[in-house]
Amino acid sequence: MPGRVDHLKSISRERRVRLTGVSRGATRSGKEAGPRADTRPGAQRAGAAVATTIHDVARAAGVSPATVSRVFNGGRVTAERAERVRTAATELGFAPNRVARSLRTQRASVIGLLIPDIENPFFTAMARGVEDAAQQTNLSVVLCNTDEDVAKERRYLEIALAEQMAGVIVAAASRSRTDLSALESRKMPVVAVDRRPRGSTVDVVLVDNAHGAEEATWHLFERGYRRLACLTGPEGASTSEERLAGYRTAVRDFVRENPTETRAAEALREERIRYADFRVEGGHRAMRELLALPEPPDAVFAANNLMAVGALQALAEAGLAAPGFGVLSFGEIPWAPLVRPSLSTVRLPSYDLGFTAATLLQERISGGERPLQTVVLRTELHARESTAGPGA
Amino acid sequence: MPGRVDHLKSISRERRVRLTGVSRGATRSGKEAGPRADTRPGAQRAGAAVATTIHDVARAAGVSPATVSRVFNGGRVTAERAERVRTAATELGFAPNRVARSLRTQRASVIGLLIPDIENPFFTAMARGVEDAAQQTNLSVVLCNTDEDVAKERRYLEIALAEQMAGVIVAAASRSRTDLSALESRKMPVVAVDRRPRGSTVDVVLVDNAHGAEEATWHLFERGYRRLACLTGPEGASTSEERLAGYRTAVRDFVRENPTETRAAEALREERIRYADFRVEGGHRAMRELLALPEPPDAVFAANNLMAVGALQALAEAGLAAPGFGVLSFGEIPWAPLVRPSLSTVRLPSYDLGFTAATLLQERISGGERPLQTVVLRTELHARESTAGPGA
DNA sequence: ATGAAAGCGCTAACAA
DNA sequence: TTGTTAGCGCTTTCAT
Repeated sequence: MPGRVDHLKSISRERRVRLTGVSRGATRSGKEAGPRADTRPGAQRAGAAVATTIHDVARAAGVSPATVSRVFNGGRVTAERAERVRTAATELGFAPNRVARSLRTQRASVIGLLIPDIENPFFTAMARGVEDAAQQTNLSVVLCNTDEDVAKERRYLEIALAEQMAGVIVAAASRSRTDLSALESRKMPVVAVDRRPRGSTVDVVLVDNAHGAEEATWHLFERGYRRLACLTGPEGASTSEERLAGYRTAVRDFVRENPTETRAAEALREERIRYADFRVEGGHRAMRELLALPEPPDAVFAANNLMAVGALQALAEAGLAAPGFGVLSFGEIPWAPLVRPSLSTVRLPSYDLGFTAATLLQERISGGERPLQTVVLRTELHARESTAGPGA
Repeated sequence: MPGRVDHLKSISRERRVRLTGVSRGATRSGKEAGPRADTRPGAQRAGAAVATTIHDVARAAGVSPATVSRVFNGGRVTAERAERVRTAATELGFAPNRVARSLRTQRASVIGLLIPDIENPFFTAMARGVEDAAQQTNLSVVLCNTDEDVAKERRYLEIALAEQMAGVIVAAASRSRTDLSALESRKMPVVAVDRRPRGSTVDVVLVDNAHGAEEATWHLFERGYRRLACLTGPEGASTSEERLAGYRTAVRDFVRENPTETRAAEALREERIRYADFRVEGGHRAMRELLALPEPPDAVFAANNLMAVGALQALAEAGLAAPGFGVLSFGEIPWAPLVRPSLSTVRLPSYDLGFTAATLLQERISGGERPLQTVVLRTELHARESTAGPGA
């Protein structure tokens, strides 16, 4: 039976495919009659991967496919056979096909992480947190960059669903237009992070933006600045609004507690509050507008790191510099200590945001039926030179 | 037959599963005898996704599953039926199960991108390039952060293989220890980027490190610095070695062309060349050592951006500043213009690296049988204030 | 143009 | 403990 011997040794798909009709027919009892139609997938495409299957290993080790499966999944197999299977597997370079496994078990060991801007250090730090947490349960993380684009985000959400991922962590591209309903109706575990998508019932992990902004603004007053301005993000973005709210709260509190500081309240005026786009260029433009006011401010609270960078540029161009002009950034910048003068910042718990989100997600994946949760993490004020005070 | 009517309307897996034995038995001819063993996957796990299948849609639209498949894959179907299928699909919220499709067709529409450090702007820019190129062929990109860790990298490579991804782009965690042979033997399309893994036969896209470093070093001489030092990466890393080689070439050339500059050759001395780890902290330490030399240098060529940042810190601590002390960074820093004095850099073609790699990969995936290719992309010198010259 | 049926590689229920 | 078998959801051939 030379054909059969040849087949026993075959590893590559090319050869197996040609022989399948024979081998399967010979192996499976009760199906001697050839198949009515040949429905095998087409011939091996160029550039496609070729894999050894559980059947190849079984044959090589002289056991059944089920036994091979058990060896790889912690089933009960005698040591001797298990060993034989493992050797055969190594020899043939076998790795279980996760696609088949997922299809069969209806679950995957991959979670998706959707972030709006892969070049923003805030999100990359978050990604590390997610990864570290996921590692503990042997889940792998795949990162998808949605680029603040709701359409791109939708595509990735569809992929997550279609790929049957174990769950998804999403930093929404838009609070109102990000739509998680498809995932929810399919009962895919989801955790929203940094931004709470409107109208969705998922666990959420947030930054305490309002409190952080309040603390930051208060710090500017304490250091002696009196004519504050605020550079916030796009109107409608929750982070923008919350940070602005914190700014306002601090101003109001300061005015109430210091009735003699009559001009402090001007920080609430419309012209002192600029909505920009969370990007360097936007911060730059908005800062220029602030400086062009008849009564320009003496300090600025920038609601994110990139806009703070833009603001610094505008200041430098205008011949102004911190700390004479106070600058405080909401969100760390990696080389903050290098910028001269060094930049005071509100440090966001980006890593912990990711870590917490992944932990929640894993609870959901493993079937925790607890009620929906919202976790809010605190920020940390790092006062550096740029807010040393107008006289410093 | 009320049970059957009920079943026709059923959408959710929970209900279908319970009825499967009946429905399948009734639907499939010649299998009236009940199955010998019930081997259906276990009941719906908590926290797992629930999906509508092609069968649900088929039933709802009154067609066969094959027709539904054809509607979603551009097969020939009459307009009227196609329309019916599409409505039913939308109504049921159907999305094709990619896992099943992959299993059947033996190919996926996802490519993996493995990068060693997601927090390094160089790699994130590269990722964008990959994404933009992939978009053109409707491939999705999933990012895996290997964290410069060969073990982690191996895990992700196994996943790529096991998940039957269409291909992989890998910026190797180690030149010598990264092992692509498993992918190669399975004929999975692979493109290496930024670093050429030893002993693997794959397409490679590289930066012209030697040339860029040579140009940068030459620039330092031209600006009047004479006592150069080099801060390079880990020994054995190809990028480190190539950049160092470029540095050496430039020094030798300069010495040859300027025989009177007797001290320039000292730039080749062992104590002027420091191997660090491509990280901020390593650059910082190495720079301190350089400054502690009996005859310290007057300019430094840092072989990557993070080490340049560390070097700047060390300089500041020592009361030194550019351009009196020349600093040139191989690799852009996002806020380079903000750092005072602004930092001269060699801009790496990171985006194009990714774009090119993805383009090559797609050719391989679609079956291009062309010979192996190595593409080398050029750098660009951006002279700014930090290399204005020792007297500037 | 349409449907029936087989099978991608795996896991799990059951029988032995 | 081991093997047999069905089937996860899809695509694709063949027959109609």
